Amino acid sequence: MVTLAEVARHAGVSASTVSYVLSGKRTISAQTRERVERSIRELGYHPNAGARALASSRSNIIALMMPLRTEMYLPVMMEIAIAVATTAREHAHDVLLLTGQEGPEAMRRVAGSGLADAMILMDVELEDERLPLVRETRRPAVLIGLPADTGELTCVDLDFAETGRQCVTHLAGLGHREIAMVGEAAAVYERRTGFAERTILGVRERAAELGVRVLHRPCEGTYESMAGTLSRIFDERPGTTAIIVQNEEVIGPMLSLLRQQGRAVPEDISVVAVCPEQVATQQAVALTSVAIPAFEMGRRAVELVMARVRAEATGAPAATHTELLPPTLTVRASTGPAAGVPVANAPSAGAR
Amino acid sequence: MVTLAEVARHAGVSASTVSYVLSGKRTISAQTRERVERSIRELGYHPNAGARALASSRSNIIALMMPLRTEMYLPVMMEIAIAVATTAREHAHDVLLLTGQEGPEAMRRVAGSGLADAMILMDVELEDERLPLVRETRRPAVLIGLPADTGELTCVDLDFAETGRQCVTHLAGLGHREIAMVGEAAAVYERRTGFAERTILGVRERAAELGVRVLHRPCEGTYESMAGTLSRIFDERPGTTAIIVQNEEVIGPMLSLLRQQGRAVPEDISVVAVCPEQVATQQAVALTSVAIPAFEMGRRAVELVMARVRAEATGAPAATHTELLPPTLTVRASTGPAAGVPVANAPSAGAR
DNA sequence: TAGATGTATCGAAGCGCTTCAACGGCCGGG
DNA sequence: CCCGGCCGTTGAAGCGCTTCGATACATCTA
Repeated sequence: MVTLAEVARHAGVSASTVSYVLSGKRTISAQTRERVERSIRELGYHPNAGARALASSRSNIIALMMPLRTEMYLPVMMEIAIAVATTAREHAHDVLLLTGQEGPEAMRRVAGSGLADAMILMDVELEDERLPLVRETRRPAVLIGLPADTGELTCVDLDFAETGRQCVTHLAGLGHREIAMVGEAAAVYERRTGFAERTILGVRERAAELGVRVLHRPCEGTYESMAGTLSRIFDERPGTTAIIVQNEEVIGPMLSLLRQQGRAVPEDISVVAVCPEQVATQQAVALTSVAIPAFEMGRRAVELVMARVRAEATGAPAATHTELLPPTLTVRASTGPAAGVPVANAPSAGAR
Repeated sequence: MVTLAEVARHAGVSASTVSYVLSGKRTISAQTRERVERSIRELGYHPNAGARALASSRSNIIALMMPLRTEMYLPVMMEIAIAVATTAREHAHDVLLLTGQEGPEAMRRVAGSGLADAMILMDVELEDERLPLVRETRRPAVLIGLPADTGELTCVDLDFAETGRQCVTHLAGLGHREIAMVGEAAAVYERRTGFAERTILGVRERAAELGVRVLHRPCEGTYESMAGTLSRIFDERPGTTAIIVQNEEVIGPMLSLLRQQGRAVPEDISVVAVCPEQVATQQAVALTSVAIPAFEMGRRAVELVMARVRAEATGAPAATHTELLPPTLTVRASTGPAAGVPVANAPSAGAR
């Protein structure tokens, strides 16, 4: 393995000069720089990560802590992970993948050993057991998801409350007065994962403002569960004319069931989904939806955490804050005027 | 940050003794060991990763290189990644997440810098551009997927050829003589990803042996594509009585479409899927399927790569080899006797 | 022209750990 | 009773890099 010393010898300069060429922390004459860079290329030199970490006490690694829950929708997690890894590389950092398996103890280990300079936590619950550790280890950290108390923390998430509001606004604008919401699995609510709660909160809030009735039902990720949920909804509220879904896994089954029951979308039932763009567009009926900007969330998390790492290095007072990405509702083919509403409320028009 | 030296002072021993307690590479009296361990606990000591890597030239990190292709089925990738991370921890290693973004150059960087001790490559193509680098950097590496030439390489994968054979055997046993295979997106075949090719090879081979006709059609991941594929299949081969699907994304749409067309599963059409267990069981009709053992693949990859790391440390001659996991076909509700075949071939019986 | 300033480079001191050679004490065998 | 061997422990030498003065020289100012 080529070392910095060998590069220095080859270029006829001292080791420190090579180091400064690499880091750019001191001015180096163009001539010397070029000579060193050529030597680096010719010898195929790669700085040793361990030595660098030891000397600089910076590992250039960001830890990404994933949940291990099976109820979470894996594609979104995956997309966030890919976004994190990709964006991290743009900041000359690598990503260490931590699973929930090891428990919160993993955070102590990684922070304590200096393995990672910073952490990004996914799937944060309202009362997350990792929060005390985040506050305790004074390393830069960013949460993807919103805990109950965001004091001293930096968080990124989609604005799910606003997402819920927009869904209701859109449907109410089309004349719907009885809306059902098919939510995540019951376990998600029990665990008090913020996003699910915030969505239904937003839905209820706007529904109250606009005089719309809402029925909320959680739903597991199976076909049977969806079938049961659907029949219960129409049993309890036969007048339901629109459904908001926030459970990617059962969107397909739901559309399939509605068709079987002879309920046309959007003529008899309007459907708004909260799901990744890809899921919305790949259904039999293109769904009006609010996209989950997974990539953007991962990217922003890295940018925020890198800002904090930089701030820490310069001793600046890293401001903590919460960043809620604004949701965007895209109208597609699955929503239309409520059955029995005068045609004046044209489907193409926006909110009333 | 607590250092080893501080632990040594606190325990009243030398630094090397603490190190040996940690590594177990020399005999330490029970008494001393306990004293040291208590100090470690009391001080909350975590060995510094960089220093350790520098001194031992082992980082205890495995790099996991993911593809960046959107056509790949993300949940499977994700499950493999989780399996890798989990298993790696059991071997006291961490996982570095590399995306295809950076290109094969990432391998050189990671190997050259000593950031990772070993690599696991996912989504390997038949003629993968990363293969030369794997052979060149003499670091332990394991591929998930099978390239055309496995010389000098260690690979893990499901035995897709056998998977294809088993699907045909099962269907032929039920009396089916005209089978259609709905495959992955055309791009997957163009890229020459091994698993898709090997499956259809296995299908064709067994079909030829058993005198079954096979029609193979790739299919994109959308509802429309599935609709088109299905109608083309029944146009060209109206006598088709069974379908093998190897494209997780469109399984839902396919079942939905079949129902719409009035084709009952399994009475009119039998369906065998090659997909994760979860996908097979969550459909409206539980699918007879060959599971994709994603977790097992990730786990085996780590075990093989760790064996090679250990072998390298002891100077043993690490044998390279290919490990094909045996597929298992699970009969569920989606396959039955071919229409028009005497009842003697009961659906519950295995292959004839 | 002496002194002040600035620029480009170098030398050396670590960073925290692993590991090797060496050492002292204890044992049993001759 | 002495010696060889073993066990448990230690000191010291790095691992390859960063970074802090210090140095040497060129440039500017009064």
